[in-house]
Amino acid sequence: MPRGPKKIAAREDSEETRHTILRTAEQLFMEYGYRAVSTRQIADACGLTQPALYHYFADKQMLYVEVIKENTTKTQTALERIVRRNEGVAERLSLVVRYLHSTTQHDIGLMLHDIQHELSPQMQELLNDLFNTCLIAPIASVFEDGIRQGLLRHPQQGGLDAINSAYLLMTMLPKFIDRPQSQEGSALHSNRYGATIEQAEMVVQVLLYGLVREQTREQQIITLSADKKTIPDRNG
Amino acid sequence: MPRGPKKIAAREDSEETRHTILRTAEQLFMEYGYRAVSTRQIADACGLTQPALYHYFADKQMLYVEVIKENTTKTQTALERIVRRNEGVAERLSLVVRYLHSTTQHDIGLMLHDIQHELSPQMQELLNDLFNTCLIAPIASVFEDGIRQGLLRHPQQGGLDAINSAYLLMTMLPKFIDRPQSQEGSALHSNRYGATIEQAEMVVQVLLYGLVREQTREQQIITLSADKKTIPDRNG
DNA sequence: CCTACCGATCGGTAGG
DNA sequence: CCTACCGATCGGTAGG
Repeated sequence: MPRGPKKIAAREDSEETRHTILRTAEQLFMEYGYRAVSTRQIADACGLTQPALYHYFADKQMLYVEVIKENTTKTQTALERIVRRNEGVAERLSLVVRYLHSTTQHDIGLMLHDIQHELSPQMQELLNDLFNTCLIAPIASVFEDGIRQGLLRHPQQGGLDAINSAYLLMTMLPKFIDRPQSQEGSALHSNRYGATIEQAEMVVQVLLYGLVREQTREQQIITLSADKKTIPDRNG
Repeated sequence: MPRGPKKIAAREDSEETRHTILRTAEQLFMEYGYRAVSTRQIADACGLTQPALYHYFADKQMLYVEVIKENTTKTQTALERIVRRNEGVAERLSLVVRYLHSTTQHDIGLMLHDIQHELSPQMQELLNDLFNTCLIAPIASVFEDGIRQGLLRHPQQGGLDAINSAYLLMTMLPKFIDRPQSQEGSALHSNRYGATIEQAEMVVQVLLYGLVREQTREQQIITLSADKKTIPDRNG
């Protein structure tokens, strides 16, 4: 019959194992996707047998849900700290992008695809709400500031609303960094760490200021407006 | 022993069936991903048994490769027609975005993920090259025009090079349209067709001009430059 | 283009 | 936390 100390030791061991499973599952799910990662892969990577996972999580889906829950909650904390800073919109967006890029938050599109296609409707709704509350809302609040300050175009004057801006930022994030490369040897992750901050900065630059040179900007807007019939009042 | 007419009829039937399989597989692969679509699903949707597929394609991977080959080649034709038009950079990019949005080219990220993670190295290289040649290159040539004309910022002066710009355009494309919605009834695909062109236009607007209001743009660039130490010479 | 069937692997359970 | 095992499904083959 196990008593006090043994019980405590077992409990500590269990929580540590649970945490190991969560971290391992996060890495695998985020890289390969829900369906492509088997419960046996996760267990092997943790040094466990596959049935052992079911002591800690009800099933594969709930393990995935817990992974996303932990991830988004942790990210929310970091984002809200950045958002509350006493700095400009551009500076805070830069910090947001750098933070998101530094985490294993790699392919947001893969995560959203899994949520929409591989989970039960109840879990879909739960994780969608979590995604919107923990990730989109904090980022959108920065864009909201920008719109309120008159820095960003107002949605009713040809601008993009804060929530769509936040989505756009997240989708722009990892993609043109992780894009396929014509293989030139075995150095797959070669220039990934040097240019990282520069590329993160570029995302914010493009999102805020676009690709157009400053001098030609006004004339371009007029040109496109003739085709589009929007943004007519620049001094309204 | 079957003779002339019968043989011809069988051949026509075969090509039609092959085409049906390709179209069906494309829809399923592009929506759910390579791994999530079984060969039996594809066969069922075509009104065939699963082993019948293997008369037309060597295996599942080759079917996927043929789907991508057909898709990218068709898209290349359309893109190159747009690119050759006698119109401005912004107008041609608008046409590109509208075309890509109109096709089932939905989740480019899913496609790239499947190519990188689910196929053999040989097929990876083949499809990566195809992707770059058929999709990225034509779009990049428009950005190249913009840079050459002095319309877009030069890569060495804080701008983004043409190829990265093309990637960025493709990643911005479908995402903030297909984003998860808080379910409000069963009308899932509700406002998708009315606002389509407007949203496509918005992608080009943001990509070229960013989110910042015109009046405040110059001062913002100066603000960020102080933090970043780039784009110092606006009249260079 | 079908029926019948294969080995491998999947998520999950029984029982200790 | 393990061994042993389950039914279901996967991609693919044999043979006609």
